[in-house]
Amino acid sequence: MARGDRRPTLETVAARSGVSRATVSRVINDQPVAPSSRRAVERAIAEVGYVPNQAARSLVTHRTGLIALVLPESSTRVFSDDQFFPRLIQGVSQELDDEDEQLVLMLAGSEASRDRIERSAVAGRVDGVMLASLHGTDPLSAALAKSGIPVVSNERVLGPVEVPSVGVDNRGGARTAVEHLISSGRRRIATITGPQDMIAGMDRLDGYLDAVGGSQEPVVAAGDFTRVSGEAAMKRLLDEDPGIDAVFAASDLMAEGALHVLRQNGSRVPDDVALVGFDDITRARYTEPRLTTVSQPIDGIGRHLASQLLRLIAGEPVEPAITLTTELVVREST
Amino acid sequence: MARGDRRPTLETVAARSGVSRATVSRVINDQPVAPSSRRAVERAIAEVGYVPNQAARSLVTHRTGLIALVLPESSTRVFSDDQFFPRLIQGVSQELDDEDEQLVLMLAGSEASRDRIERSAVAGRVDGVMLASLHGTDPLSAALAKSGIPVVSNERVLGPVEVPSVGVDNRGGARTAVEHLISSGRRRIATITGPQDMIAGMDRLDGYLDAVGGSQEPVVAAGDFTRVSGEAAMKRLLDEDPGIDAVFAASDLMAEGALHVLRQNGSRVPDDVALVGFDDITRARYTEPRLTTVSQPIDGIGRHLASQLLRLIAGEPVEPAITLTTELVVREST
DNA sequence: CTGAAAGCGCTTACAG
DNA sequence: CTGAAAGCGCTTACAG
Repeated sequence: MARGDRRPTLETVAARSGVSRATVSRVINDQPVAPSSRRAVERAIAEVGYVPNQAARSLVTHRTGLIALVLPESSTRVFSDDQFFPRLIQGVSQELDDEDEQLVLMLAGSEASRDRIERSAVAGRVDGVMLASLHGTDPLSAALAKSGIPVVSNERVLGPVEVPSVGVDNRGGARTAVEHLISSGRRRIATITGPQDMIAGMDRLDGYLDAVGGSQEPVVAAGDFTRVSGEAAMKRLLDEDPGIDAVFAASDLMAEGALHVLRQNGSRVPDDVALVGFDDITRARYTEPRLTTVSQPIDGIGRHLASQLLRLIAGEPVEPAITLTTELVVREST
Repeated sequence: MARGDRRPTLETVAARSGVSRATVSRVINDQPVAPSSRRAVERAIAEVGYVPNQAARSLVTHRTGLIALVLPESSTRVFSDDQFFPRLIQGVSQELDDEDEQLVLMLAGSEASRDRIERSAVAGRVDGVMLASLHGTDPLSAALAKSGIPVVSNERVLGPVEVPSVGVDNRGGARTAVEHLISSGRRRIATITGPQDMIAGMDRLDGYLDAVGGSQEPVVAAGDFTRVSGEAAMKRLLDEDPGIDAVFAASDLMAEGALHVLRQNGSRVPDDVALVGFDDITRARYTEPRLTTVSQPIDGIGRHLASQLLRLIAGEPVEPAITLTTELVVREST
């Protein structure tokens, strides 16, 4: 940077290269400019180390170059060793990498931070918002949608507002998993559910119910996707119904918790009890025995979320809902 | 929002409440205003749903209310199931929660994204930057420091620039871990190292070397903190030196990988080989056997990083380096 | 292709 | 306590 305290501005560059500020601006924004002017401006920019002031730019363009991924979760789950969020972010990043948009992650655990984020978005601090892992009829989606800022969500949004969404076939995946248990001869299949205020939790339970259908009474224990909830649920199942010969857990983490309890209980997996998870986190290949699970393309969700949002920001039409497919990965636990 | 397409501005509120824009501004910024004016303004704000335009604000205040946490990592590690980053973020969030600053996470995996982030920061898009998990003499720290934007880093920064840092006593923690192995009778102790271009990797190796000292020849296998590198390193150790009776892995993930290989090899832990990790990730309590490890206060690092940066932004003096202590947690693997 | 000028929506001395 | 006015640093019609 040249001497002096102040950062150089358009004015600095214009003076130094002998053109008007408008011409400098055109060079920066890749608009038609005479080659000689362009060269002079580019040299001046390099010499003084000019970087455009983003606030000034945003003020007139109404664009910030920032896209927010908002996770309305208490830190408990975002920061559990669930791999959902990291993989989602990875997918989003891939899609954004070629764009001129910078991904910005915002955590909305507390009420205060939710307010702050809502105001941030409405204040035009970001060009658009991706919502992930909504619970129930989260007011955030409605508030943002109403404000007119582009919003997309993973999983369909409960409530009155229309927000374009990207999800996976939770119900079909769960059904396939349980059908696999049935077809391998299991007759007393329990499920450990995810939270029933989330689409993923609700749909995976529905898939289980679809599959067991008339063949047996449903055996259901509630969980919340975390490992500890899986442990607690498995203990309850063992107490209440020792005849269980298979468990479908709605997340791999819960399956891992269940596995832990089964081992302590002296039950062999899969000999005594078969076990299927959902997610296919990395660690599913490292449990003993390795976990059969329903693989979902989390990075694909991220990519689609980002591309849908970019379209929305560009004013292009988007599909109201995209559903990606899941795949049963059979390993050793069934 | 009132009818019309445009979002309301200060002007809108001023007109509606019968005061000047300056007075509205003062109300918004909690400056002295006559109670009656304040009431009128607040009512008008509520009625029209006014939210200040952040870009306009930043342009004059030179503050954005955004603080960046920059992770100069390929997604490989940030998104491994290492728990370092999530816990760091958690700590940072705690500290920032009461401030009027919004945390924004930026991933600098690719060269392109590093450039974008550097320009973002310099363009004044954020008030300050926290750097985490630097490798080698990362040019990003120098570039940011030179630009004059407030920067802090976790672990001390290699290279010519002075960046205030917050780290843990990696060396002391590693030394304690290995001394624990020695004092429990182990005589042939190997280490699986972290990357040697990172402070944490280098210092933990030094701690190991401190402890084994003259009592035995060092037995060193290189890793990079990931589980797969731990597996590979353990295989090499087993091949080259079957007499090993203990391993200090510089991360829990590598310890987990090592454990996997030891089990496949038929080695009992801790009977045949004792194993210590570093980090104390949640999962260290779920391995079979549960893992003895060096616990480090990752959320504490996050909190201190944030508070140091806030001081820097406020123009207050900060300590050049803060070092937090670690603690050996003895479980079943030793 | 280029420049002068207006304007984006705020904050902040400066007077009063 | 309050208002008129300048200014933050850009972009963008509008003329030429």
